[in-house]
Amino acid sequence: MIRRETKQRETILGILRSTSSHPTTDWIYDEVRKVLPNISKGTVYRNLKVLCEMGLVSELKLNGMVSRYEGRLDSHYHFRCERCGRVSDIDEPVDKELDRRVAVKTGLKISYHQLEFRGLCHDCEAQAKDE
Amino acid sequence: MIRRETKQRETILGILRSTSSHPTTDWIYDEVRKVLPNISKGTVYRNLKVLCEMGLVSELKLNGMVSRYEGRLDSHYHFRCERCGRVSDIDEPVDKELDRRVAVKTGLKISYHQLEFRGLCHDCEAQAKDE
DNA sequence: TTAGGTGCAAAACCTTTGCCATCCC
DNA sequence: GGGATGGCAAAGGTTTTGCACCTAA
Repeated sequence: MIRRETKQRETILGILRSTSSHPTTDWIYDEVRKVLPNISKGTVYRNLKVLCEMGLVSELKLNGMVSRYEGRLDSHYHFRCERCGRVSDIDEPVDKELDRRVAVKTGLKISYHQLEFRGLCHDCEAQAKDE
Repeated sequence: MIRRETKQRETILGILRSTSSHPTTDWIYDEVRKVLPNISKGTVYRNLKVLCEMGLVSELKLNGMVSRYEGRLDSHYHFRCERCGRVSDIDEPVDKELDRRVAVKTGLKISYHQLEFRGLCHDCEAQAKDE
């Protein structure tokens, strides 16, 4: 299937590339509407799916509530605040050797691993102290 | 709030402790009904939530779609087949040192990390070859 | 006795889909 | 022109919730 360039798709991609947050579909929808007020939610969902297939954005699938997306493509780890749910990138080298080791040990075909740290972000920790 | 012991809650906990699979709510519901045919799905959801709060079971969330639960409580890694969605435990020591290192580097309060390997399970790999 | 728990059904949520008009190549 | 895409709304699937009735402690 040949993919077309539409302003809806371009806008969504642009938004994802311009933020380092890891937005939910809802947040993306609100942002796109500032530029294209008539866009529908279905279109946002469809395009996020397509952009994932095209390998232009990635979806965070580890243990969250709703899906979150990001424009960054290289493999890296995340941190999720258990209180506010915010997600941020962690600058720590990805241990590819771990995949190989576990693949050998288990005989499973492992293509990658996803890792998420859990705890309290700076804001929430400060807030927790006040209570 | 004082938690009571009800046969519904006991049964659900028993089922989770007796399996090493990582069942979905639906599967659990089907199993409980073999013992308590009149149990409702709402009760299963409510009790899984309560058991999580009590720290007796833990929840593995898949992408906002279906939750999976397990009775095992010690920290460990998982493998998820990208084709059939099955989840299994991985017998590899959890790197607690990683949490400390990243906490120091980032200043974040990290309590633990979750790690999931992705790839193809034995069955699905065999099937993939046939196609 | 009484606060917590259950069943039932409706509501709430997130996501997908069918249909037809529209737009890109 | 013709297939890909968009907008709209309805449907789908999972989870939560309100309410009246139970039941463990």
